[in-house]
Amino acid sequence: MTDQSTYHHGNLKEALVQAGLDILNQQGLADLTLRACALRAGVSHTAPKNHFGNLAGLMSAIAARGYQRLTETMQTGLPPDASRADRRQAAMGGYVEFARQNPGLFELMFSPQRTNGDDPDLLHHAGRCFAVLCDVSEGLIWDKSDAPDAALRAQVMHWSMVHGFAQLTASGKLNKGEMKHLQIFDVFPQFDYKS
Amino acid sequence: MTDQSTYHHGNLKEALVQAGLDILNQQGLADLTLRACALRAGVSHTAPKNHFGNLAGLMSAIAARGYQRLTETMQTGLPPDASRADRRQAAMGGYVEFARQNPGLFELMFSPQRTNGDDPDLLHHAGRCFAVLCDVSEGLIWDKSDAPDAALRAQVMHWSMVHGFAQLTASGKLNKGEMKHLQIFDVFPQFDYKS
DNA sequence: AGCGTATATTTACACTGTAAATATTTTTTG
DNA sequence: CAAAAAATATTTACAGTGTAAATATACGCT
Repeated sequence: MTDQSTYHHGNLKEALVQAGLDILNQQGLADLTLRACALRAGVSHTAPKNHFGNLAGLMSAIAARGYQRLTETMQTGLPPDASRADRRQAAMGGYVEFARQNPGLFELMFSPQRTNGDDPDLLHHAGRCFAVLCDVSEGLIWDKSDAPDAALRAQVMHWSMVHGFAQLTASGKLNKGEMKHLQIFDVFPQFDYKS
Repeated sequence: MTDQSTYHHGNLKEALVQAGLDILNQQGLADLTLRACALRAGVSHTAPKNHFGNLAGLMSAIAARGYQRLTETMQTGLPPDASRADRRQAAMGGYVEFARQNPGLFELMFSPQRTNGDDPDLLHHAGRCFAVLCDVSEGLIWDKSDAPDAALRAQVMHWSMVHGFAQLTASGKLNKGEMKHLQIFDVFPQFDYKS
């Protein structure tokens, strides 16, 4: 059904998301418009409405795909039997590297303005992304208490840390002076672990 | 020179920034347009060009004012002789509360897409904001080493933490389940201090 | 007073997202 | 298999946006 000569595109939903990702890569967030995506997918500028409703719907789908890719990036380059510490290093490094290399997409993913915060697909993939960080933060000793929600607090702390560093880096706030050369592992060394 | 009957506005630069802040408060980031700011300030939609060049210039000025207010928010409600620990608590709490109460402005402030990252005023006020966080992080023991850049790394860690939590909160990523009720002080308890 | 400059307006234009009406294809149904 | 129904895409129209150019008005200075 991917015939090019048909009136119906056949796989327009996917093609539009892909077009959006390409535009983000090659041009930037400023050029990510509904019409530009449609043009790149070879359809009229009102065709996306059938699949995404409106601009925010398309943006949300692109952001959801972004979370999917971020999740993959956090898990690449790992031997199948990697330790949790190694997996955590990979996740943290991948998160920051993703933000650095995809600043437009990263900004879109965390822009409540442009996306629908209640989009089911977006929620799902963002949740899976967070789940990876939760997994690698298991056993982390953050505060020494054994309160029942200690694990949850460690997870939120871990995500906040990594995300904050990633966003400050990607948005250029840390590109001055000596801070420019700081890597995330310089700033966030190994944590203690529970025995 | 704030005469209303004059052809020249008299203080348009300030009026436009104020109009932008009002729009962000009362309507949201989606309605923050050049024309809307001009209308609210009572001038034609091309008047801002003389003072800010283009939309990005106006947005940068509004963002700069945002950093100014954020800095103030981090320092309010403090007795003149407050301890550094109290000042740090105030700064952290103020940062998060600011993001919660001004989500549109906060998103604008950290949006490289909409602002000019090299705007001198923006750089200055963002720097002053960061300086407050650096000040209250003084003496913080983050890693136990005494490497020469230990202080810098603690500062970057501290900003990343606070900013990450603030942005995840303001963007609704932490509004699910038990995380919803987490305050920043639950997640980031007191740090150790150097003797 | 007069001139240069700063500031503001008018007008025009290309681009954006959305809606309504229409056309085409696919799918369902009788 | 034919007809009806639904899904998908197009055309057209429109209000809104930022920007640029030409023009108008006020200010500041000598």
